[in-house]
Amino acid sequence: MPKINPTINEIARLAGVSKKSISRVINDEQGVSEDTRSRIKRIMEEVGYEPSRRARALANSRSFLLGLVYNNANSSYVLDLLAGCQATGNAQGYEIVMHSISEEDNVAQEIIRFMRRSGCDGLILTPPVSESTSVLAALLGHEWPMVRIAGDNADFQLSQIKYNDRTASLTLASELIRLGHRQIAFIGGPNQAGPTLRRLAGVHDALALHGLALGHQSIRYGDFTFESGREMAMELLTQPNRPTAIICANDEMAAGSYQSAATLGIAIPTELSVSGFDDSPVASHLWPQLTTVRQPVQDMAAEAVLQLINFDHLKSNLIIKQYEAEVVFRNSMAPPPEI
Amino acid sequence: MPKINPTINEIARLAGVSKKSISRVINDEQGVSEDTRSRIKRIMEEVGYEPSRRARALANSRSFLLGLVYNNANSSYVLDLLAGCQATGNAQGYEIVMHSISEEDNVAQEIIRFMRRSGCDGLILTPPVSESTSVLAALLGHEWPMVRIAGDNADFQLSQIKYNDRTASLTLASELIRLGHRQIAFIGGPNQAGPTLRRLAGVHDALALHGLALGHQSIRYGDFTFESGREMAMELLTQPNRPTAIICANDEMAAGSYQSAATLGIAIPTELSVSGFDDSPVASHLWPQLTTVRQPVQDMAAEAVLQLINFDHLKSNLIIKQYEAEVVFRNSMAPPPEI
DNA sequence: GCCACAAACGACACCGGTGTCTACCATGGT
DNA sequence: ACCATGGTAGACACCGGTGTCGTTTGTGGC
Repeated sequence: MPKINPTINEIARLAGVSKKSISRVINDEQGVSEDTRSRIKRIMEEVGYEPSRRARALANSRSFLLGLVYNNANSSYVLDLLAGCQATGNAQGYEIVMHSISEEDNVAQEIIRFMRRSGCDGLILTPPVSESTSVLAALLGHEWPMVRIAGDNADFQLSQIKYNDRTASLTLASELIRLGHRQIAFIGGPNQAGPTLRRLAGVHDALALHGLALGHQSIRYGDFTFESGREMAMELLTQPNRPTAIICANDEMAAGSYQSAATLGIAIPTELSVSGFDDSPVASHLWPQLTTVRQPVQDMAAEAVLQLINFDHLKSNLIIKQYEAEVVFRNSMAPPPEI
Repeated sequence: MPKINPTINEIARLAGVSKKSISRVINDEQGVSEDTRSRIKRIMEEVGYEPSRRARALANSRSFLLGLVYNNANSSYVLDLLAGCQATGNAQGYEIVMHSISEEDNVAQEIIRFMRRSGCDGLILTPPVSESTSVLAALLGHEWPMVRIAGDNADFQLSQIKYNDRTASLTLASELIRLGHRQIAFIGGPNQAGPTLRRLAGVHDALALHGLALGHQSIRYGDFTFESGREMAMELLTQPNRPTAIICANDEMAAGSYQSAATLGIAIPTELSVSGFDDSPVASHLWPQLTTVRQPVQDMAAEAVLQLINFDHLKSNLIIKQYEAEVVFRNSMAPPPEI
């Protein structure tokens, strides 16, 4: 029984009013008496009427669609973002259209094509695209509202929703120092990218507070993958003066470090402390469970959606909002072995 | 420079023809001479014209949106599905709207609301919703085309795109038997759910071929989470006659089993063989890397999209397509210890 | 009793495309 | 010279809502 959704005309006929009145009820506009309004509402209820999103989209010049683009390998992070967007968006009548970036180069072009084709009302950029200066530059000045999650470059007149990973990193490193570590290493992502720079800066901050420093032989750059973490940890741990602690810029690379440590027969946490970033599921699945940093992903996503929905084309909409991150202490950190 | 996209009327004016002719060019319909057609195309190119998706949606009574509903904790699986849908969908002018199911009960209601509100042209159901008889029953007979990925219930007049996990399970168990294992255990998901039944059946098949059987004390049911895998493995491994191999119905639970084994000081694979299902990232991150089953997720997603796009409301569209799964042998299986 | 005024509601055009029908023209066969 | 034919193109209604403006009705003040 292909039950067809009635149209506004049907309802108008049933209620014996003009379709404009129905429209007024749908949009909670004034200009309809309480009597008529409740009668119309009852009828809409009875026949299970839902206004056509297509027609509203055309008439309003809005699609009630929000685009979420991503090219992040951390799938749980992406889905967390989506969940946050969805919860907030749906409540306001919006749906979320996902787009994963497939092309290596021409990312901006691909995003522009996506936005034109999908007709989304707004765009949410997520890391690492949101950190890319070239992509941001190419995207700026287009017709749609845009917001970036993370993305540290203040040069752009573009809202950002970020969290304080530098401070989180500082907390992490301070704790290691407190435990007695002096040989601390760092494995970052690509060495020019924002998150890596900020998280490394946090480590530097902590060390500086104690008059310590991070030699360049203690810094390695991977690409946020498990494999790169494994490799970089292998390099660090086979050095003559091997570190007693490794701070990784994400959980995947921390997992890679675990594997290198296992290969080399180095026990965690007694012989090596490790920490990650993101609190992805893998952090709880490692053994021992990984100390990591949890960012308020869903809150940030919700904020992004609200900014887009309330975007005002006439005003400047530059809003920068920073959230605090939470360090989740688990079992991967301990005092260094006695010398 | 908020560059406004021109409308079909603009183009018609510029080309000195009626808008219907533009429409014909857009849709590659006949009825326009080659001359005019190329002239119009050139003009569209010049001004960067993109037909309004909103208007086409209204006129066609199609939104060119496809809904993908999920409530699966395996985020990489979900995003793989999305990637497959997106690649195929985009090529045909469709976009994918994701919806994660939030309510525990009333899943069907939530999906119906989502479909009505989003106005998607079709719906792709993924496991575990696609396996739920009650949800399927409530969803049947609605106005939109629908396809399920996995979902074993043949009672429904509803297309399914599945893969042969029973055979994969048989392969896995046979290999364990070949290696010499006689004490094989199985950790499934919820004990009534399709995937669990099929994968368990595959194990039974393999054992039966060798005149062996699986005692009920060797079967445990978790809920596909890491934690449940850990618990169930702990139960199995602390039995007096503990198994030398555990076949898990997904990778997460296999990871949980790894953790229990580590806790109990049982070495993998020398003292215990483990296998999983799904080939999720965690499978490669475990140490030793996990033998598991890879399903052709992207192909299945692509097939689902094609079925929806080519759906014909007049014909029966019952198509059942089964893919073969690939067993990925890694390092988590070995002969059992000498007795 | 008259006018001013606000509230309630409808008529109608419009958003930007598509489906249907008709008009026009060139061509070819007889 | 005539008509049938097919290819090209435009007019117009329509999809299902919303914006604008005009009309009707009821109310209050004087």
